[in-house]
Amino acid sequence: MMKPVGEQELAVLRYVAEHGPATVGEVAERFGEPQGLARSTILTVMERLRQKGYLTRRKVEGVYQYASPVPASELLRDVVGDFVQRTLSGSLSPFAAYLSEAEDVTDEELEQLQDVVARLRSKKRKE
Amino acid sequence: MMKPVGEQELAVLRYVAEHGPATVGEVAERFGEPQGLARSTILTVMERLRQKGYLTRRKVEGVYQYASPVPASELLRDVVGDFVQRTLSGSLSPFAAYLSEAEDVTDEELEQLQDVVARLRSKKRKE
DNA sequence: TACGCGTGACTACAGCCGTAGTCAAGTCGA
DNA sequence: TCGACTTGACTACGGCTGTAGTCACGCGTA
Repeated sequence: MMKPVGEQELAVLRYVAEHGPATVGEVAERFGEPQGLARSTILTVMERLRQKGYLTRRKVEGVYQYASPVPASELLRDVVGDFVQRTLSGSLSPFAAYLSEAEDVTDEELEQLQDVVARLRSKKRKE
Repeated sequence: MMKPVGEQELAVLRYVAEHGPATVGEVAERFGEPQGLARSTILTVMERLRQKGYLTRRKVEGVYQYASPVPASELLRDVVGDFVQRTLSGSLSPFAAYLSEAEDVTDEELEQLQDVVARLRSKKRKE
């Protein structure tokens, strides 16, 4: 199980995970400011993420560089897993229901899904 | 966009959506008690859900019957949609990544997914 | 050297959510 | 009729999250 992460927290975490190690100043400027968030807000959020173990930091030439120990893709995968478990109680049907109504599935996503399903099927057959 | 619903709240909402109209007493007894939740807790949660518009109630022979205006399947579909939008910013890739690692996909779910993907594909081709 | 600026630690506060106690009113049976 | 039980409204409180102000410190430059 993951320690729960708020929505905003996740947004920040994603930003850091995707945009390499970064200082609070950088995140505040590039991610926070465009959304009208104060620097101290970003700092608070990043520190909370660090408390929860989602970010590490290392002092480099006087200032802290924050980084995510896991790559963004893995992070999001885990977030999805967590959602499926705790919110959907492990059931994938609601997701299928959602998909069948989804409007904006890109070609690429569709292909990914198709691949995954195909792979799951072949794995299944082997069992 | 959906008004946000907490985890416990959703669990209760699901219960009501799945087990027809029910009174607070019934939900407390059949859903709350097994989990050690006090009746007043269930009441509070159900009333909050009502404030948010996720439950309706109607007085029947002295007591209120609560019901979900939308069926459970639809509800969960919306929950997924909301999650995909706000948490994944609309991207389905993390879901695909999760799926490809998922351990416990049942045959039925797999089939649902396959159907959906197939349907999306044929729809796509037509466009 | 004194001031401005970036940085980090701390404090704060409101809203939402999980959880529950309590109280008043109604109901039903002894 | 009186007490037991059910029901519903209200109140409460702690934790988490979103958001931010403030303060002290160090560094570089005028």
